[in-house]
Amino acid sequence: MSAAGSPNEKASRQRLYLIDGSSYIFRAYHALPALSNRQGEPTGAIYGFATMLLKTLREGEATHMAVAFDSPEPTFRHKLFDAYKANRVEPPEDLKPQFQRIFELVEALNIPILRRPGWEADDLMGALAVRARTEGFEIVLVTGDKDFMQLVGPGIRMYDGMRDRWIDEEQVVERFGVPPSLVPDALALIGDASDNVPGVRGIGPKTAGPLIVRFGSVEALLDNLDSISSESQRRKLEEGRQAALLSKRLVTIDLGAPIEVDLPELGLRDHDLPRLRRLLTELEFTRLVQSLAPVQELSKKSYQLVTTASAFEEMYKELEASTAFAVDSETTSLVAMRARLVGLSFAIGDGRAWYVPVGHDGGAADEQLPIDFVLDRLRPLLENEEKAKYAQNTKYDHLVLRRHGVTLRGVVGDPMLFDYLLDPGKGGHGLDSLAQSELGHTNTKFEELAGKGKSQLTFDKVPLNKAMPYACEDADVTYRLARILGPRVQEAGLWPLYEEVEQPLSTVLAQMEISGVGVDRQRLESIAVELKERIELVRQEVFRHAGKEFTVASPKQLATVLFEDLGLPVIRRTKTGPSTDVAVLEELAGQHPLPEAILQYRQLTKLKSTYVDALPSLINPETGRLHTSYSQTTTATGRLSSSEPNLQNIPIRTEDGRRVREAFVAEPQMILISADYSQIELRVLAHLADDPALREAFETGQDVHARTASELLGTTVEKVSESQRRVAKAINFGILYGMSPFRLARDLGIDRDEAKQYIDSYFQRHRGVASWIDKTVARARERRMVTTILGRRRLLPEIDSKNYNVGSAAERMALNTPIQGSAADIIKLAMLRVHEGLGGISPRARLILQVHDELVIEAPKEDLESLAGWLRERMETAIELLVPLKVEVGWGETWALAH
DNA sequence: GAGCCCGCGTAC
DNA sequence: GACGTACGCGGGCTCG
Repeated sequence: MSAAGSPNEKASRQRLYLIDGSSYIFRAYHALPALSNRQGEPTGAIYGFATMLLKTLREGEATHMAVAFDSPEPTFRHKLFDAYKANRVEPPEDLKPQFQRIFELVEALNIPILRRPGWEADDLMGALAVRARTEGFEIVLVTGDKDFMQLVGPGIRMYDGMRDRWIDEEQVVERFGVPPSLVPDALALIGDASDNVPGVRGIGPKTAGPLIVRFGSVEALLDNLDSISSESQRRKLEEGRQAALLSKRLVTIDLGAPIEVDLPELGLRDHDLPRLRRLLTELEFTRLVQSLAPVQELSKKSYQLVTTASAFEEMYKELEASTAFAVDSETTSLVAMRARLVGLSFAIGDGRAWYVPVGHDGGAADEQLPIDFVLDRLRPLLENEEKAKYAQNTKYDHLVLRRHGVTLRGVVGDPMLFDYLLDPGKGGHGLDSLAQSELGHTNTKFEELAGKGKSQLTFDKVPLNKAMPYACEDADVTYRLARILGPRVQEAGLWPLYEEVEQPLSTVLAQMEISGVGVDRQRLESIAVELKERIELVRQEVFRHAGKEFTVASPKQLATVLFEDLGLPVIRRTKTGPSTDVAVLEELAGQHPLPEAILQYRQLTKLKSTYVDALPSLINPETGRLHTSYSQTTTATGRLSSSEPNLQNIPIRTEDGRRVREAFVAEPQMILISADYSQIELRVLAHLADDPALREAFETGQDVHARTASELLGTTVEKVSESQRRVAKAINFGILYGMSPFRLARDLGIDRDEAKQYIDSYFQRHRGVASWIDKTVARARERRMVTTILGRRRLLPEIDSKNYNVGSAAERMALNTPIQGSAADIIKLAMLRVHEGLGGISPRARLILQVHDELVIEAPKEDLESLAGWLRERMETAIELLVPLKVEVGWGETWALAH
C-alpha cells in the first residue's frame, strides 16, 4: 500500500454523496419562512434545498452524487402499518408545487435522481451505499434522518447539511448508546413520533440503549423478559411487544431495494448552466444566480482600444455610470517596485472592457493618449472611495499607481483575497488559475504575446493590437470573478474579515513596500570579504579532516565522505540517502573532528550566500533601499510571507548572524523602532483554551517557561535552573506544534519515556489545554475545517485520511492553525491601527517591516519619545483577550540595536 | 542553459 | 515519518 499518501491519493479516492431529497424538502419547508416570487409561487423549500445542494457541491468533496426521493406510491411500510407516516402523507398545500421545481433543479445540476415505485428514499440510498462501498467508494449519506445511523460504519458517514454536522460511529454511540448495527433495535423501543413509528410506550432513549446492549436485539430482549428486574419495565415491554417488532421492521432500512444504476454514471458532470440560470432567475434567487459561472463564454467582441480623446470620453461616461468597474494595470515588470505603467484596462460586466495604452514604445507611442492626461482624468474615479472597484491583487495596482502619483481607493472586491479567504490552504489564487477553475476559461498566456526566455518582450514592446485583447481580458475576468467569489465570501461569513482586515491591509502593505528599508551596502561588502576568508580557512580544515577535496556544499558527496570514507554511523535517512543535517552532525561531533568543521562551514556559507551576497543585489537603484514584497495570499494560516528579499528570516540568534542585522539602518536623523509581541502564541493558547494556570502566569506577569518548569518539577519558580527552563520551553513550543514524545526526546537528548512523562505531566497541570486539544480536533473532524479568533478558516479535508501520516499531520495543523492564525489576525489588526494613527503622532514616521510578531517603524529621532509608548499601547490593545498582550519596544540606528 | 526537486538552514 | 508556518540557497538531475 505504498501508493497511500502519494499525490494521486486524493484524486483517486471516490466519494459518493447520496442525498435524502424527501427529508430535506420537508426540513427546508419547516425551517425557512414562506418565501415566494413575484408570481406568488411559493419558493421557501426550494431555496433551502438549493442552497444546501449548491453548498455541498461547492465543497468539492464529492466525486459522485445522486439525490433520492420517496416513491409517490405506498411502500411496504404503509402496507405493514396504516398509521405509518400518517401525519406526513399529504404535504401542505404550498409545498406540493415546490416538488416539481426541486426535480427541475436537480436535473439542471445534472445529478441523477433515484426514485422507485414502492420504495422510500431510505431504502434506495441504503442499498446503493452498501453496494458502492463494496466497490471501493467512500459514502456520505446527506440526511438528517436518524434511521440512517444504522448504516454508519467504515466507509459510510452521515452529513447533516442543514446543521452542518458530521456523524460517524462515535456520534451514533453517543446518541443511542448502541453501535450502528443495533440502531433499529433501539429505535424499535424508542419509536419515532415524526414518522408515526410507535415504539414501546414509556421506553425512551435512556432506557432503550442499555437494554439492547444487554440482550443484543429486540427479539432477544422480548424472549427474556423474565430477567428484567423492574416490574414496571417488564410490563411495558410485554404490552409493547407487537409494537416493538413492527417498529423494528418499519425503521430497518431494506438493503434489498432495486438499484440497477451504474455507479460510474453517478460521476459529477457539468451543470446545465443555461437551464440552471433560467430556473434560479425565475425563482428570483438572485444571490445564487450571481454565484454561478457566467452563462456565455468570454466574448472579446466588446473589447475596445482607447487611443483618442473621444473614445476616452465614451469610456469615462460608462465607467462613471457603472455601479462598479474592474481595473487592471499593465506594466514593464512583475516586481511592482520596478514596474513602469504601460496601460490600464477597465471592465463593467457583460464582457465590456477597454484598454488605455499610456506607456507603449516605438511606433505605438504616437497613437496613445498622454499618460498625464489619462491619469489626471481618471484620478477622480480611481481616488474616489465611494466609487466601487474590483481589482485582482489590489496591492500591485495600488503600488504601481501610487508610483505614478495616483492613490487607488474604493476597492470592494479582490478575487485573489476572496479566494484566499475561502481556501487559504490551496495555492493558485492567481487570475489565470481562478479563470480556469471558476469560469472554465483559459486566459491568454503572457508568453503568447511576449515570447519567452531571454528574448521575452516587456509589455511596452507588445503591439497594441495584441496588448488590447490581453489587457481587456484581465479586467473582464477580474470583474466576473469578483462577482462570483464575493457572494461566496459572504455566505461563508468571511466578509467582515475581508472588508475590515484584508482589503485595507493591502494598502498598508503597499505603503510598507514603497517605503522599503535602508541597508548599509559597504558594511555588507566588508562582511562578505571577511566571510570569504573564513570560509576558505574552514574549507581547508574540512579537506584536512576528510583526507580529500570534495564539494562541501553537496550533501550527497558529504555523505560519502562521512559514512563511507570515514565509516561514521548513519544516524537518520532522508528520502534520497543518509541525512547530514545539524542534528546528525552534532551527534557525530564527538567521534570525529570533521562534523564540527562542516557545521562551521555551513553556517558561514549560509550567511554569505543567502544574506550578505544576496541583499545588495536587491537594492533598488532608484531609491537605494530594499523593498521586500509581502504576500497576503501565500500561507495556509493567515500569516504574511516576504520575498525578494525575504526580510522575515534575517538572522538574529548567532553572533555572526546579528552582524547582518546591523546592516539594516535608519536614514540620517531617523531611528528604527522595533515592537514585538511577547509570547503571543502562548497567550493566544491561554485565551483559546481558557487554561487557568496559563492565564494566571500571564496575568501575573510570570516567566511562563520558568513557571511551566516549576509545575512539571513541583518546585518554585525561583528554584528553576536554566536547563529545567530549557526543557519547559521546548514543551511549551511543542504544544503549539502538536509535538510527539519522539521529537521532544530527540530535541532534548532524553529518552522517549522521559519525554512522554513530561508531556503527560504538562497535561495534568493544564487540563484546559488538554481539553482544548480534544475539542479542537473533534470539531475539526466534524467540520473538516478550523478557524481563528477573527473567523479566518483553514480547510482540512484530509483530517480523516486512512493514511496515518496524512491524518495526523492534519491534526497537528488543526491545532497549530488556530494559534498561529489568531496571532496573525492580531498583528494584522495592530498594523491597521498603527498605520491609521501614525501620521497623527509623527507625520514622517513609516511602518516598514513586519516579522510575524514584530513591527518596525522608521521615524525622526525627535518623535521617538512620543512614538514608543503610543506604539506599545496600540499593539497591546489591538484586541482584548482573556490574558493581557505584552509588547516590548526597542530602538536604535540599526535593526540589531532596536532589539 | 532553463527549470525543477532535494536537502538544508534561517526566521517566527 | 516522527513539531507548525514560510523563503531561498547550492547541488544535481532532466529536458530540449
